[in-house]
This record gives sequence, C-alpha cells and structure tokens, in this order.
Amino acid sequence: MSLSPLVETFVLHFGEMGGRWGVNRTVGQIYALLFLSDRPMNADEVVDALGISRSNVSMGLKELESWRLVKKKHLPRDRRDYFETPADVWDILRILAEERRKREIDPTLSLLRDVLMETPASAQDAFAQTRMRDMHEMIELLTDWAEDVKRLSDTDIRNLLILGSKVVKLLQVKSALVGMGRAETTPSAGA
Amino acid sequence: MSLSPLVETFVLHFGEMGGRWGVNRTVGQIYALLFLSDRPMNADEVVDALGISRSNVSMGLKELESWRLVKKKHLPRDRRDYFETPADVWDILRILAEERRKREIDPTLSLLRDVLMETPASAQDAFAQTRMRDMHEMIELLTDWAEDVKRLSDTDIRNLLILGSKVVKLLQVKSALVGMGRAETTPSAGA
DNA sequence: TTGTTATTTCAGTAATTCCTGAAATAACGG
DNA sequence: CCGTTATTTCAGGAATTACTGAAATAACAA
Repeated sequence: MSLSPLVETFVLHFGEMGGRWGVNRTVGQIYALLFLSDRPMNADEVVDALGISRSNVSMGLKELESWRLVKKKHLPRDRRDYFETPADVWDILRILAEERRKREIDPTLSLLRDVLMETPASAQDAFAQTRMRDMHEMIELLTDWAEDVKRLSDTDIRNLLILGSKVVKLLQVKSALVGMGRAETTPSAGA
Repeated sequence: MSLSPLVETFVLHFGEMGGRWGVNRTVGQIYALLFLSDRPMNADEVVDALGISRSNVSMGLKELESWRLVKKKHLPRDRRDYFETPADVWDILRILAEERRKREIDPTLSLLRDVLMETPASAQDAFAQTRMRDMHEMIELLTDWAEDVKRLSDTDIRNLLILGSKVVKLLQVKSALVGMGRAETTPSAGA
C-alpha cells in the first residue's frame, strides 16, 4: 500500500468500520480510497493502492456500484473502466438512506403489514400484534419523513438540521401554522 | 421452536435481518422474541422457544444488554434472571440511535478531527482533506441534530416528523422566526 | 478473423464468526 | 460448610464469509 499517511489512516479506518456498516473490509477501503481521490481511478490503481487481488477489487467495485456509492466513468482514449464517488456529501447521504431503506427497512415494513392483517389466535398473539403495530407506525413515520426531507436542497436540509428541536416551539405557536396542511390538522395524535 | 406462527414469522425475520443490522441471527431472534413477549422471560424459556443452546442464549442476552436493548428484571420468589425490552418504541429508537452513534459514528468523527489537524503533504492530501472536511461537517450537523431531537417527548418527535419538510416553508417566512435564536441569525450558511 | 487488453466468474482455500458442550464460577438455601 | 440451581466462560468444531488465482468472457484494434 503506497498511500500518503493521511489517506492511509482514513482508508484503514473505513476498512475497520466496514464490518460494522455491513460491508467487508476491502469494500470499505475501496470506497474510502475513491472518496478521497481527486480523480477517477481504474481497478489496477486500486489494486496497487490497497494491495489486494484484482478479482477482489472487481467484486468490491461491483458491490459499491450496487449501492450506488460508486459510478463508472470513462476517460477519452482509455478503454479501461474508471470509478468515482458522488462529489456532494449530501447526495451520498441521500443515496445511503435510500439504499439502506430498501435493504433493511422495507422488507420489515412489508412483513409487519402482512402479519398485522392476520387474526390473532391467542392473547399472546394479540399482544404481539400491538407491539408490531407500534413498531410499524414508528417506522412508517420515519420513512415518510425521510422521503420528504430527501427532496430538499442541501441548504434546506442543513437549515432543517440546524433548526433542530426548535421547530417544536414553532409547532406550539399554532397560529403560525394556520393553513399549512397536515401539521395544522393534528398537532398531537397523528398517523 | 414452539411459537405461534405469528410470532415465529417475526422472530425468523429478525433473525435474517440481524445480519444486515450488525448482530448475528440468534441475537436478532432473541430480541424479537422478547420484544413480542407480554412478560419478561428467563434464559431457559428462550432456549425452549428458539431451540438454541443455553450458552448461546447467555451470550446473546449479554450482547443485547450491552446495546441496552434488553434489561434484567427480577421476579419475586424466583432467583433466575428475567429479561425484557423497553416498552416504548420511541425509547428503543433513542437507545438505538445513541448506541449506533457511539459505535459507528463517534470513532469516525474523532479520526476525522485528528486527520484534519495535520498539515497536508501534497495537493492530493489537501484535496483529501477538503473531502474529509465536508464529511466531518455533515456528520456533526446530523449528530448534533439527533442529540437535540433525542430530548423531545414522544409526541413532540412525532409532530416533528409529521411536519417534515414543511418546516422549510416556515423557515422562509422569516418574520415568524424573529427572536428565536440560531435559526434566525443564519438562515443559509450555518455550521 | 486474430491477438491483445480489460473485466468477470468461480472453485477452492483462507480467515472469520458462530455455536455448542463441558467445565468453571456464582449465588443461594439448608 | 455442602448440595443445588443459575449463569458465564471458553476451547474446539461447524458454518459462513472473504479472498485469491486461474480460467472464461468481453471488448476492442489491427
């Protein structure tokens, strides 16, 4: 691995963290490397930089493409594939949120919906269903919210975050909300 | 596994998902089982319900305790340990957010801070640092926001979510914000 | 075509993670 | 104390996941 110490530190860290984030070490490293690079890289350059096999790089890049965290790019007069990460960190966040939702949340939501349709066969089952109903309601609120926020511009998302829980105070000044749709209709119960 | 079909479906699903969420199958199953149970369970009951070894249950429960997703509870005239999950799904969300932050985010934030202190040794390094700076800024905004929101009541969090991106419209009606601190001072740049 | 370069696939192995049974420890009650 | 019950630890094996090199495929240029 012939990387500057600065880049190497970050790459190794992402490798370690990869495990906790649901990808393997090399996938984490490849992503980190491309993220820090000021130009697209081809597979052989990744091999050189990380000291892993060509085939492993191929598989890693494929996985990162399936996450949409890495995109192919072609350079003129060079028929090799080059790879780069989205430039805007807020885009990366949007992509990550979408993909994780698709893989980790949606299947659960769908299962919850199915199971909540069934008639409980016992008091135990009835209780289990109330728990699942709570979970389902919460997840739906969260994913709908995320869907909503995803459409905002970078600047608007930042403002939303900076405002943070202060919004609640606004909420309580109900007058300010008159005529603003959903929020005004049910400021307490919801769903 | 002698569970009602309803519970079994959910338990098996959580087992499968466990992998994607960073815990192993049995840990996912144990959690799901306790989550759906209308009373605390002891380790042997979990063994019976899931058909896994006593030692595995012991380790699984320990891991879930370390995540604060499961708590010991003692029943009168019974010296065995019983286990239960927090009752309120919003509490569960808070706990999950905190723990994931501690394990997955904070180490990265800390590394980013360190690396951003260093003097870049090349143009490459300088570029890498701008990328890391972007990432650092975004993560900090997100975690500060989460910290802020965590303190809200269930109802307030729900309202916040239901309001969603509509807050942005409020933001743009600057007059409504006069005298509300940070949000009013820098409605665009931030950090 | 044919040769060359780029990429992917995949079977086998290496590495890691998971799970178990057995033994050790702990926490009582008598 | 001693016996009993509850829980944890841990070495070894089972199962899974990651990685590699070699072979297959693809994508060109001549």
